[in-house]
Amino acid sequence: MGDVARIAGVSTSTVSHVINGTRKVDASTRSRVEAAIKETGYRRNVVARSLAAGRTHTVGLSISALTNPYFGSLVHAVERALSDAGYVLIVGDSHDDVTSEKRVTDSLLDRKVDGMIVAPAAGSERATLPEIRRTRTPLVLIDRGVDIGCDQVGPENSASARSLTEHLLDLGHRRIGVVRGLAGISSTTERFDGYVAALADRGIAVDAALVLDGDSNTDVAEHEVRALMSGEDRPTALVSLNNAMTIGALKAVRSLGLSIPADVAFVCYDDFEWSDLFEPKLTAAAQDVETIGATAVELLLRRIRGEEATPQRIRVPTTFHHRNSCGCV
Amino acid sequence: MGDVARIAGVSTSTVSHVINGTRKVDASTRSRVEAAIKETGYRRNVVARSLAAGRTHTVGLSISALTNPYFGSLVHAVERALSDAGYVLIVGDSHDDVTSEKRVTDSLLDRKVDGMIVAPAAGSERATLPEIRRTRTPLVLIDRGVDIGCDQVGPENSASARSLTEHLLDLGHRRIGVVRGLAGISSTTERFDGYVAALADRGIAVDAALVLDGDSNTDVAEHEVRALMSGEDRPTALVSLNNAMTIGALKAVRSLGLSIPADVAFVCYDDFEWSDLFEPKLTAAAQDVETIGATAVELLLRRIRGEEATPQRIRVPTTFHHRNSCGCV
DNA sequence: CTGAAAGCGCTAACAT
DNA sequence: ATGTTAGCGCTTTCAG
Repeated sequence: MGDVARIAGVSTSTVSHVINGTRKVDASTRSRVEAAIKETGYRRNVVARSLAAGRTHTVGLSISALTNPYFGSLVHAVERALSDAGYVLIVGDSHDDVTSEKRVTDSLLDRKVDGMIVAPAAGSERATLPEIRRTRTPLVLIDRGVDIGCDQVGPENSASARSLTEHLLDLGHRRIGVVRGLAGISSTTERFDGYVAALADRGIAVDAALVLDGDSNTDVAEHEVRALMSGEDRPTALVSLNNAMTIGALKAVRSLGLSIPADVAFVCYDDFEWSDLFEPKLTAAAQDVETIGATAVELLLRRIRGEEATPQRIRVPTTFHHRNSCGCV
Repeated sequence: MGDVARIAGVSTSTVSHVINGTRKVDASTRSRVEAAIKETGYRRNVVARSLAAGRTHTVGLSISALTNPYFGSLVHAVERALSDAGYVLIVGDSHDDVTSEKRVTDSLLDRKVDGMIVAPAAGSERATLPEIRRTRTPLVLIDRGVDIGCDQVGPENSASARSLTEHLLDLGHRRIGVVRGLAGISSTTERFDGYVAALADRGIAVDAALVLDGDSNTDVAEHEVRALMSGEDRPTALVSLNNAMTIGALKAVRSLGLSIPADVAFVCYDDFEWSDLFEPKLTAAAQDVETIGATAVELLLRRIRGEEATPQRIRVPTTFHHRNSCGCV
């Protein structure tokens, strides 16, 4: 920067101002500076800039499982929105485990990100979120909710799971199995509540034998569903509460030689990108990942700008995709 | 840091050294410093550290389409390898367009990343790569190759496409259509070369009417394939050269009421994560994305450490998944 | 084994 | 309209 200033015959201050457009500079001065920049091949140093200015124009994202295509789209949506606003994205994968999550968020904090978006792992409300709050770094939670006073955005859960279940009920099913995701996180609880509410509405008691815990792990789900579906008194329909559970359930059903929807009707929360090519085509409640990501960024930028407001929790509606695994028609 | 030093009764220099373990510190001094850190809730400032030390421990990744699940896995693999080595990942999406790519890589350069991994968009060898080289920032190209002297890693293309085609040839097919991806990038060219070589090997001339350009765009591929397959003299088999092409081709075939493999045999380059649930199950050449990502990071870290070596181009083998869309059995 | 101090490259008052 | 200069928070010789 000193070189540029010297060549252009101005001070570094002026160079800084033409680069950032932070104050009026005479057209001729500006062009001399620009010429000098071109001549020297100068590149500004954002690290130094961040240190001097106290802002990094950087946002951190802690995601629980980058492998999951669902989160892949989320990263994409977030990156896009941030980049439009002149921010860059630093990503870290927490592997859905508090220890890794702590490592990721600490690193983000050390790097003085201007804000943070986190898809909390189970238990992070004690291990990692408090420290983030302490540093007063703007924070928005995504995907799963946690009881801590900050902005959150996630998919609508209970009503969606409820309509999925009701659809089965409307078709006459009375013994409906359910495969839950990871215990202890809000999305699992809320979706299950939706299932329970739908049954309650028709005066049907929840049969514990039909409630499976898939732990958000495909293999576990497959195993559980196989056990349930190979029993004598198997349900006539199944509702799966997230995409990993769906994969497991589908594998189990297929391995038992049962057919969907003939032998068992099936509906699920979460859609698949190429579900057109699946067999059977799944009737599902699809999350609007784009909107979730964009909304999270919007809320975050608002906080970064210093806007005060009481924390809000936004639930983005899902879309019901009626296809043929439910056995209608 | 000054506070910590004061409380511990040492200099900031010593604080720095206990934090980084950069020199021997007396046990008692160290514990006093550690206590002071705990007491003040001090967090180091990596921005200042980067400025002073001249290294950011940051690596940039410019990816062409974060939405593509294939790239999602790549990001995951890269993040994992980097994080294991103590680096953080900054991602930018180039949307497969040089202008965006330039924006992304410039921003990465300004942030003084210690190294960069880029999945080049078509045309980046002129627009963006030279500038990266100029700054002498360690660089490794991923996915697609470009003729510039730097490390590169991507999937094996031609032999894989060749065996896919040969498989069809072995089954007796003689009129084999091919759907190519984006023109002008090495993967497209190489895969097509594999197709041509397989035919040439059996003395079959390439029939231009059977060569489709899908532009790496699902809709284009669908349209092209529909046109080809609704003609009188349609091919008896199809080879699709990347996953976007496959989706399009499959939709086209399905919409024409043709069945795979009865009416047309089908093989493709690129696998799908849940292909188990597809119908028909696709015979495909699967990329080893994990290895590609990990290898790229390994090469990059080597350069960052300053190891000299002539640039190498690594091609990670694909895996042939023999399923039923090819019509064997 | 520890401290002093000179930067790292830039921003933003404060001057002029 | 432009220049001067005091930091931003840390690392790292160089001394002791």
